[in-house]
Amino acid sequence: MPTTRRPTSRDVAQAAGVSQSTVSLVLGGKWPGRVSPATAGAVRRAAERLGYRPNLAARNLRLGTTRTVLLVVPTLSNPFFGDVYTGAAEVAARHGFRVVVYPWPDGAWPGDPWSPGHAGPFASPREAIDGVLATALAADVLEEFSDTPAVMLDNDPAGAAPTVDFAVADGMRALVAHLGGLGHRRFGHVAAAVDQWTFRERGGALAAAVDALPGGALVRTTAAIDAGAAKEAAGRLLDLPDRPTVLVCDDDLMAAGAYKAARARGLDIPGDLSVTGFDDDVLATALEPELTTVRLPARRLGAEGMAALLELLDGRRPGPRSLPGELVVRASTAPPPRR
Amino acid sequence: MPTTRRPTSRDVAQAAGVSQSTVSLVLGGKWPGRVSPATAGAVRRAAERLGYRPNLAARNLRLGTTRTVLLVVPTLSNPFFGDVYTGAAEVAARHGFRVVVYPWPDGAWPGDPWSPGHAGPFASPREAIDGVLATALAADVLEEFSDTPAVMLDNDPAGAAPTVDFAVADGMRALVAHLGGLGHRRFGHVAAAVDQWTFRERGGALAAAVDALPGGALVRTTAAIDAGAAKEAAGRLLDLPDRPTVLVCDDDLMAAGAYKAARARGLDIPGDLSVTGFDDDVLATALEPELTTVRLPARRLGAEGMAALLELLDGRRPGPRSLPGELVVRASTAPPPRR
DNA sequence: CTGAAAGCGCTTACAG
DNA sequence: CTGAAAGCGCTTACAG
Repeated sequence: MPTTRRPTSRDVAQAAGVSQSTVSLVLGGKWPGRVSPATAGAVRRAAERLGYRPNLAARNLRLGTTRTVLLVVPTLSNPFFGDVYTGAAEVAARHGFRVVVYPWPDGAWPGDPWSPGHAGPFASPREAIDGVLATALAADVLEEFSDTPAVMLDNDPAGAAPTVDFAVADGMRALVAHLGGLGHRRFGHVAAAVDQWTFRERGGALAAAVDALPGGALVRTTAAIDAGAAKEAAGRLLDLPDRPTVLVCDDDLMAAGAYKAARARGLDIPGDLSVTGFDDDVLATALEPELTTVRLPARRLGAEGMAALLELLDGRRPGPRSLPGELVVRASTAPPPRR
Repeated sequence: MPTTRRPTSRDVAQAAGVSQSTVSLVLGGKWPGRVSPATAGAVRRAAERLGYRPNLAARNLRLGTTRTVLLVVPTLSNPFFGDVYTGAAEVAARHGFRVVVYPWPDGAWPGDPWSPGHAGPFASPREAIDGVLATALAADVLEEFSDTPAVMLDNDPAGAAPTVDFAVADGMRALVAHLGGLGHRRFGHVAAAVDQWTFRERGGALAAAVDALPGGALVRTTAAIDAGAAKEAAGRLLDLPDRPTVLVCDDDLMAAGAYKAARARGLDIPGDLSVTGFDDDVLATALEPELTTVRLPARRLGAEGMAALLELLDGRRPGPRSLPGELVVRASTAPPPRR
């Protein structure tokens, strides 16, 4: 009477008075037409009674698949990537896959696992995996996984791997249209000092859209994705002789920094200065005034990315997908001050 | 010539001109004294050349362990739990374990995977696992995993399972000492409407510490862990005839709500009202003024929790551990206004 | 409709 | 020092 051992399909078979292969057929859902309903029922009851859970290692070994996908993110300290994970893991779970997170350090994000004060780097993922889902990476990183089917998230669609992207350029254009409509002409860009497609794309779209605005002018500064660094960078723009009437920030957290720079100079938001973010994370509604931003559906990015990867693993070739970002107008934008 | 197949230890053996068991010995690090250094070197070179990665499924099947641990969290949209994961996964990786996240919905956190608008719940973790690391749970949830070794994180140390906790009561006492030293006597508690040990503990410690303060008085209100709900709840306290001079909030995000309630009433922080949080997440320094709070080392919680679970799986019985929270004094607290 | 058997890729006694 | 062999728990032809 095995009390300590985890029950196997063999135990279930014995309890149900059938063969192990019958158990496998029934629990695998392949029994109709091959096993009598009565037997199937008995098997299921026995499995339930014993609290049987299939050993995935055995299943995967037999099937020759690991059913494991690696999700490469810069950090999980940012809720954006937590949401990406959640979306990916949901879709994966429905297909019997699991998602292992590999925090790839790129130094650009707060909470980076290789940052100082950190206990030590993750071990490199030396296990065999079926595929890779990689977010927001420098291009060279992908080489590390070059022998594996991969889908890039929020990365250059011109690359070799299939991509699922946000339409960040559209989002930026919608933002400029909103701001232009309010009367803004002098734009400041508080850009993320991160060499990634998504940020290059935002910068390019912003520049083009402001250019297309009659009388539009743009000044630009860069900072790490961090409130303190963004505050300092935004301050440089605000100290300009002909300072911008709106600060467009590459990230909600950077917008929080811009708020602080404005307050330090006695500028009211949005009366004296409009500020916008990007992402729409919890921060956006935690700030005062609430932040006008572009919502990037992070969870959907993870979900669609996993769906694309599953297609790829299935031998199909997923086309590039683009997820719309939604302009969310809140209280941090208003017409520029009269002068 | 297998080009598409993943190389196995058998392929490495063939390439190195040795047997498969020798490869296993060498790559498993058990060769010294059993395999000649020259052979070991040849094996390693062959493995490297072929890009060999061990099949974990086969290894785990053979070893009779899944080397998988389930981390149960309410959400990953909160960076706190992202950090817990990171800490747990680091320690796990060093011991050849992997961590599968199971977002257990309890409805108390923003971004809850079962909240409306969500695509659907995760599949129940039906796979066999070695152990469970469970954070911030209602006690009844643990039953779901009752047949599995488990460590509770930030949960009641009086329970049956080993625990790793924050010394939240100490943290709260340090906070009250700081505030009492500034001269505060009328305290408002913006409490999380969540029935969990950690919040009961905070509430109890706050009440006791204020009680011990000569002339100390405490009013209390509850809200969901959400800026909007906290704003409303804080507002109720601020509209009291004899309103508190400080709002002690159970979470940084709730403190952001308190900021908004104060601003809506024209109250300056910290001139007219002091506000404190709990956690010290990114939000704390993104707010203006920066938030006085109690830092809870989330990553360490995950790391120590995993270490305890590993001990448990090793047959030892880990004692309860408690991680100190650190009072971080920033700009949101000051002496109460003179009246 | 049901069962006996092979085999996925490892680790580890065991034999030489 | 090295190799042949057993067996972990599954899935799936294959035979009855």
